[in-house]
Amino acid sequence: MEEFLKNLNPSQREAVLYNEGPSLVIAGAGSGKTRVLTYKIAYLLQTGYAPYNILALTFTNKAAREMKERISRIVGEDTASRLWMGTFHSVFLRILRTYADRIGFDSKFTIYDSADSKNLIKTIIKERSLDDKLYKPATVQAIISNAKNALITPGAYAASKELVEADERSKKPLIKDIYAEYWNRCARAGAMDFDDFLLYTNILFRDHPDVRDHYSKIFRYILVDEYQDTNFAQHLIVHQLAKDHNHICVVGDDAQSIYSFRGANISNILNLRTDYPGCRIFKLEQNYRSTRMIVAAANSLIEKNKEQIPKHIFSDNDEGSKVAVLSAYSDFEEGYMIANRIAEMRAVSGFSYSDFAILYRTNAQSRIFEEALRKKSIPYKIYGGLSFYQRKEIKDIVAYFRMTVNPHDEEALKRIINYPPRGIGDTTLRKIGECATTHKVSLWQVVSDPLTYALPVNNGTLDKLRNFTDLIDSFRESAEKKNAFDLAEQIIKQSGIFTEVFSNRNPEDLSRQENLQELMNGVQEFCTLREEEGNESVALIDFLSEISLATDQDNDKEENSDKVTMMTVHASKGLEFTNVFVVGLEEDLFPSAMCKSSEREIEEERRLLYVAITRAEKNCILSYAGTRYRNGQPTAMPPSRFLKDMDSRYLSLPSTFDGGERQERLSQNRFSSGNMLGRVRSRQWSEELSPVNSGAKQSFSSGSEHYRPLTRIEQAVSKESTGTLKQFGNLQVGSIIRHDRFGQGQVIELSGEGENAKMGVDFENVGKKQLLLKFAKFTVVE
DNA sequence: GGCCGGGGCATTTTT
DNA sequence: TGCCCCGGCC
Repeated sequence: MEEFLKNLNPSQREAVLYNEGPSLVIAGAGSGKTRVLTYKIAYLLQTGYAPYNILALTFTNKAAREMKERISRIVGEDTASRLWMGTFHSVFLRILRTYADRIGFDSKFTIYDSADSKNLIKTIIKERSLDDKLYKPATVQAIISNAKNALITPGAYAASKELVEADERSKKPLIKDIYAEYWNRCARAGAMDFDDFLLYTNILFRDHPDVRDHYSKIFRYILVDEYQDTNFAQHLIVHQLAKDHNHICVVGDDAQSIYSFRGANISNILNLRTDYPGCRIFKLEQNYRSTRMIVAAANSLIEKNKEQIPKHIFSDNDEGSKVAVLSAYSDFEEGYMIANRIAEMRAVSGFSYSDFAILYRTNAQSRIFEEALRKKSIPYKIYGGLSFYQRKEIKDIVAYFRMTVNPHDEEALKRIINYPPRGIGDTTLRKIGECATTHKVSLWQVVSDPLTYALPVNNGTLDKLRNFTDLIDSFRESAEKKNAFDLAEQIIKQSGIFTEVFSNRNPEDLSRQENLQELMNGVQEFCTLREEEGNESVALIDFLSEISLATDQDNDKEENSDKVTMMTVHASKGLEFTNVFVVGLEEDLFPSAMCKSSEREIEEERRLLYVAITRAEKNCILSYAGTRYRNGQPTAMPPSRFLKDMDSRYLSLPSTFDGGERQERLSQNRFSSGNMLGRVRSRQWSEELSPVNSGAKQSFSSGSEHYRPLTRIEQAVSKESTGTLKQFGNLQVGSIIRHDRFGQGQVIELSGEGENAKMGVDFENVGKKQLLLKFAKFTVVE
């Protein structure tokens, strides 16, 4: 252990060694936070704590897994596996299953993922014939989720004047009823959503002090990672468990709090001393990850936030180069610019593709980079998007699994009662739903006993329902005797899914077959692994629990090959890359248009950019585009205010950057057949082209974003042109033009007449393109 | 019940 | 622009 402590700097060591009372470790970006946590756990084990007396909570499976691995290396796998280490959700799911009966649930309750819960909310809204333009399922879902994270039950919600009035003001007075109905329906279905894990844990501890005492005694030392991201429900659970002994250490960085829209409350960390009097604070301020320039640039940005714990993040690494800011004319050009830059940096400096990450604010931005990288044959991987278990065919099969474990599961039943088709259509399903609501029972109760609940259907339908319930019952019987894999196999064969999926040979079915196979492999692997570990629970429910909590980030086992990483800034938290591109630094995108109403939200956006910049080890490059396709419309995008927040001493700004006037200047002297952005007078290209001011050229061709010399005119003419040198207005071969989408380029060919007049242009970043003059939106620069 | 086309709509999202 | 949802049609 002594040796390990040598690997720590003084403040890290202090934080590891202090365990007499509550402590807060403020860990700046790249300051060795995980190292402190792992060493601290190792140290606690050495000082006499048994592994099962230590609870270590993280937010992601990935973080939990990484920490477990690192601890294993110090204290051995055997000891490490006995620690209570996992995500909030996985640890408390385990506890909830154990004590489910205390809160009125069966221990085999279903887990509703967010799609399930959204569906149920949608159903409820429809059943009540409410306007789903006003009661948008996603919005209602968010409101309910926030309520749960603040520990507000439907009863408390309806009783809260504040909440009810807020809903009335937004013309949605019935939210409290939807919430109550949603709550009851989940209960009847024996289902919990993710927020329920935390809410019901709180209810369990509140109503059953013996359970709370039990765990409070088991967890003699509690560690929590990323504390700035905890919401009230999580904060309270931790406090309930820790308040008797106060052996708690929380780690976090208020500057990296970026999940407030999920209920994370930064004051949990800012006011920690209120809940834990005498709490000692340790600050880890040395950044080991990034160059000094990157740290300085990031600091100069985050300084602009008012609400934060004072700290001075510094780096002893190389100075490094300034944070480059690239200006692209359009989103399209931004893509090519960055693809070019990656190719160039790789060629010149010998980086591999995996040394690069492109971080963006919204997933929608990824498409354009995908295209650009693909055209340049640069391999990439995208994080985010649909996970394996969210695919339709997988969800269908999993729904059978869920029904087998818990037949009351409403969302699962709705999915499979007519899949594969067995003649139970929407009408019947609607009747079942109404009947269940009237009698306050689950759909399954109605389906399996239609006579008792007087379900108004004919005898044919009754037979069909009987066949369905018999099928499910047979699975449930097998569930008692079979392990997960054998059971899954039976379900797939007997449900008709196998025949359904494997009867066709078109490409779409082929991919469904592969996915089905993949799922079965997953079950198989799960069983083998568990059995090897000597774990007896290889029941289907354990597999279901595991996959409900799994996310896409977890399955990056596949090909760790050399690829550029693309993800949202949110998803990049906790990761690091040699070279980072943060793209789309424009007003209304980053900061997002939805987050501009209050200074608080702007501060969160600023923290988000801080997180993005501090992912970079060697080079950080920021970019913005002047116009961007948004909702199908080309839209003018002024550069982000955050670029001006940063100290320009640490930036290398494009010469065009002056943060405001730029847009104005560009819009002069351009020719456009369409109504671009409403700021340009519409003109036909065939109108006489007016002289172009030369000022614009200077501002475009200089600056650091210039990598590829323009093709020489002579060369272009001899190789590319058809021979006849044409001229349209002042547009001729050799002219430099600026295109709305493709950026700047040189005309290498002109052909056709009138309507069909075309030009070939070699664009700096985008390469060669043929454009119809009739449609092309461009300006002549020279 | 499945397929097509028009209209409405576009954040971030560890579990 | 592209996705999703709904209604109309076969």
